[in-house]
Amino acid sequence: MSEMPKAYDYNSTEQRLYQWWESNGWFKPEVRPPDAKPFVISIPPPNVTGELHMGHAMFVALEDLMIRHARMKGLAALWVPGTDHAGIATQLQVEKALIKEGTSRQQIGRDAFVARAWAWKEKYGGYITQQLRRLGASCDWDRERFTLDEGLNKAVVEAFNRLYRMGLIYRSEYLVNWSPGLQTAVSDLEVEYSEEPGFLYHFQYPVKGGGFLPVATTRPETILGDTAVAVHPDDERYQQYIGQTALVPMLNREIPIIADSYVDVSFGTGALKVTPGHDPNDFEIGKRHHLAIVNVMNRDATMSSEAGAYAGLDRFACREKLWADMEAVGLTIRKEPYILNVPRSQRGGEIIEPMVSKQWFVDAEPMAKMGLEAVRSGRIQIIPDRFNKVWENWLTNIRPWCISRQLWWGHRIPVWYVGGQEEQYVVARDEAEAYQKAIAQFGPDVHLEQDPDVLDTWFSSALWPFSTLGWPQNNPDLQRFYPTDVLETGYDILFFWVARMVMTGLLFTNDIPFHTIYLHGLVRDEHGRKMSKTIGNVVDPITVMEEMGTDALRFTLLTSGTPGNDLNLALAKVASNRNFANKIWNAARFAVRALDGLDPAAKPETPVYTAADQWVLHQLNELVRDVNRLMDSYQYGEAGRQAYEFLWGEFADWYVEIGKVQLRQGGAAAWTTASILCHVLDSCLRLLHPFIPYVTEETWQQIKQAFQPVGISPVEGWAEALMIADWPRPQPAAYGEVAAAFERIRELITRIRATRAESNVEAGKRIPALVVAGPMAGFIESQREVLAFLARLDEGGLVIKRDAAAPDNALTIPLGEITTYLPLAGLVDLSAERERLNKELADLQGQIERLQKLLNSPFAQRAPADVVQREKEKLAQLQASQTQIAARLVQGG
RNA sequence: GGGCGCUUAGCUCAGUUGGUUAGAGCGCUUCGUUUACACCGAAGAGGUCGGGGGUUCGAGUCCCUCAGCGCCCA
Repeated sequence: MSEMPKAYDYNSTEQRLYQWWESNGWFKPEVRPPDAKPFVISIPPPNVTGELHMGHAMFVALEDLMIRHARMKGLAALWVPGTDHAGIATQLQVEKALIKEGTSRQQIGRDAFVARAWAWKEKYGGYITQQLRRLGASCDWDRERFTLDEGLNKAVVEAFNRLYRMGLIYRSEYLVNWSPGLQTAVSDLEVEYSEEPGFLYHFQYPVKGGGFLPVATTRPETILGDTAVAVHPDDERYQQYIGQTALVPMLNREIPIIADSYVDVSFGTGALKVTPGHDPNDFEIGKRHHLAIVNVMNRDATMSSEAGAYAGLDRFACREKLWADMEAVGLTIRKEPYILNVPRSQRGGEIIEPMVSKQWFVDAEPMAKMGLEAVRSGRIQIIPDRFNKVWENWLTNIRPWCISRQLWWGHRIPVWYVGGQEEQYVVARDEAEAYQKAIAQFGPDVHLEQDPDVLDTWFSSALWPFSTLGWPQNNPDLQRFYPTDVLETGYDILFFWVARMVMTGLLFTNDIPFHTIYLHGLVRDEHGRKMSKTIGNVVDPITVMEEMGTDALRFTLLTSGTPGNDLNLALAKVASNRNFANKIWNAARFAVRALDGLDPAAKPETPVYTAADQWVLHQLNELVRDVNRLMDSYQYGEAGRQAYEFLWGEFADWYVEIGKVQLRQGGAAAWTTASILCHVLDSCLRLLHPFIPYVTEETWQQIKQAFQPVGISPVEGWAEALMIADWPRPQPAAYGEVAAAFERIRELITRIRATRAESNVEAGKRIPALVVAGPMAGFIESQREVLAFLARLDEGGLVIKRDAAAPDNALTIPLGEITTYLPLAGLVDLSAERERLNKELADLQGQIERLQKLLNSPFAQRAPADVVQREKEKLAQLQASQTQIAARLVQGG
C-alpha cells in the first residue's frame, strides 16, 4: 500500500475530490431513494457579474454544512444553485465597457445593449459559480437557474399578472427616490442615509401685502418648487399669517400659508416651506392640503423650466446661485452649519433626489399581513429569534414597493399601452395575449407599445424558492421539493429578499416557502472594520483558500461566531484550522501505520476493551450526542468546536499516545486498538464532514483503503464516499464507570508531568515512582504501562501499592487518596520541594475553607442533592491531599 | 425618537435549560528532534467576565439601570 504523505496537501486534493463527487451525481437528491424525505435550500443567488467575497464564503459554508448534514442523515438533500441578473450592477458594468469603447448605451440602442449584456453574462457569469464550487458547495448544478432565464421570466410575468388581477399592482404618480446618475427610480430599501456636514439656511419668506415669515431649509434650491408655507396651528407667533398668501422668492409665485400640526415649532424658525414635489414629508402635507406639485428638476437633477431663471443649472449650483441672489435682495437671514441626513444611493453613493414620477407599485400590505402571521404562528422560525422583532416592525409598517426601474437589463414590465396613451393599457403574459385583450377592450385597430421599464431585480428573486423549481408549472420538482426547508442568508437582506419571498410564497403558492430562516452576520476584518476596497482591508477568499485550504477557511467561518452576529475574521485562526486539517490527516496516518504490525492470526472474535478503549468510546459517544443536539438546534459553531476539541485534545493527545502502548503489546490488543483508532476516526470524520468536506473525505478514503482489506469496517460497512455515508447517532452509554476511573489516571499523569516540569526534572528522563493509591491501587496497577509511558516513568521502578511509607528524597504529588512519590536521590532540592509543598498546602487550605463554608451554608439544603454531593466529594479529595502534604512536611521529606 | 446587538486573558472569540476560584486559538515563558504530525508535543504565566443595583442557596449566564461602541428602523 502506498504510504500516506507526511502532510495533508489541500492543493492536490480539493479539485480532484469535487469533480469526483459531482461526476458521481452525489450532489443530487436522487442519490437517495425516491421516497426519501427531502431537504431543500435555495441558494441566495449571487450577482452574476460579481466576484467571490467573504459573504459568499460564509453562506456557502453554512448552507453546504446544512445540506451535507442532511444528506448524511439520509434525506434527499437538494441545494438549488443560481445567479441573479442584478439589474443596476450589471447594467453599469456593461455601460462602463461601452464607454471604454467610445460608445454608449444610448448610441447602440436597447436591443444591441441587451445583447451586449447577455454576452457579458455568458462571459463572466461562470466565474462566480466556479468559485462557489471551489468552496466545496454541493449544489445540484443540473438544476442551476438564473433570475433572467426563460423559466423565471415566465414566473415573473405570471406573478405580475396575478398581482395585477388581485388589484395589488398599480401605476401611480408618486414621490420616489430618484437616482439622477442612473436615471432610474430606486426603492426605499436602496437608499441609505448618512450624516454629513452642511448648512441650515434661514431666510425671509415674503408675504403678499407686506411682511415676512422667517423660514429655514437645508436645500434652498427646492424653494423654487414650494407650493405652500406651513406653520403649526397653535403657534402664536404666526397666527396672523395663516390663510394669507406668500410669494416664492425670486419667482414671486403665489402660494398659500397653511396650518399643519406636522410642523415642529421648535425646529428652525418654526415655519416650514412645503415642497411636495421634492420631499417625502412635504408630499404628505401636500396631499392633506391638496397642494399643487411643482417639479423643479429634470431627470438628471438639473433645474427644470419651472425654476425660471435657474433652469438648466445643476441642483447644487442652483443652491449657491439662488442663495446669492436672495442675499442680494435682502431675503436671507443667516446660514449656519448643520448636520444633514443625506440620502445616498446604496449603489454608487450619489445623492438621491426625491422626485415625483409615474411608477409601478406593489401594494404589499395584504401579503405583509400573511408574512406576519406566518412568523407569529411559528410556521416560520427565524434564527436567531430576536429578528422576529425586526420582522414584525418592518412588516407592520410596510410601504408600497416601487417595482419599476428605468433600466434596460431586466424583466420587461408586462404592460402594453394602447396607441401611446398612458392611461390605456393592458396587462398580459405576452404580446399576443396583450393584443387579444386590447382588441377586446379597445377595438380592432389597436397599436400596442410595451412599457419600456423593467422590474426591480428583487421582484424576480422574490419568487426564487418556487420559480427555480418550475412554478408556475406544477411539475414534479415543485411537488416534491416545495416548500423548501431552510433559507440561509445575511441579516442585511432580511427585507430586500427574505420578507419578499415569504410574502410572494404565501400569496402564490398558498404555502410558506421555507420553515426556517437562518441569518448569519457580516464578515468583518480582524478588528471589526467593514471590509472595503478603500481601506484596503479586504480579505479575498480565493487567496485564503490557496494559502491555507478551503477547509481551514470554512471551519473558521463556521466556528468563530454565532448566528446573527458579525464575525471578525482572524487569519491566525484560519492558520490554526489549517493545522487542524493536518492533525486529522496525521492521526489517520498513525492509524493506518498501526496496521503494519498486526498479526493476522491474532485477530480476536470479540474484542476486549481496555480502560483507555472504554474511555475513548465513552467520550466519543458523548461527543456524538452533543454534536447531534447542537446541530439539530442550529448551534453549528459550538458543534464544530466540540468536535475539534475532542479530536485534538482527547483522541490525538491521549488515545493515540495510549494506542502506542497497546499496539506494542501486539496480538489481540493491537487489533482492538487498531479497530478503535479506525472507529473513532471514522466517526469524527463523519461528524466533521459537513464542516470540512475535503480533508475529511480524503482522510476517510485513506482509512477505508487501509482498513477494508483487513476486515475492519464501520457497522454498516464502507460506503463509497464519506459524503454519502451515514451520520453518527449516539449509542446508549455503556462505559461511563470505567471512563470515570480512567479520568483519574489522566489526572495523575498530568500532575506527574507538571511536577516534573516544575521541579526541573529532565524532560525525557525515565524516573522511578511510588504510587500509594489505597483502593485505587488495583485499577492503577492495571494501567501501569500507560502510566509509565505517558508520565515518562521507569516501568521497572514503578511501584504501586495500597499503602506504603513515604520514601526519602522524593517529590510528593498528592491527588486525593492517591499520593505519588518521585524518589530522585540527590536530585531533589529539599528546600525547593518544601517551598512547593507549602505553597500547595496553602492553596489546598484556601479551597477547603471555601468548600466548608459552602457546605455549611443554605446551599447544602437548597441545592440539588447531586450538586451538593459533588462538592462534598471534592472536599474529601482536597482534605486527603492536605493530610498527605501535612504529613510529608512534618516528616521532612 | 424607537428597536437590536456587543462590551469575557495582550489580540480574535466561545461559553443556550443559572450549579459554584471561567475556556479556545494566536501571542508570551520554560522544556522537548519519544518514527502520526514542528502545520508538533509537555508544562506554565495571564481574565473575576464594562460600572452599579436586584432576584437566587448559587449569576459571565436571569431582571433593572448607567456608560461606551456598533447596527437597523423612523
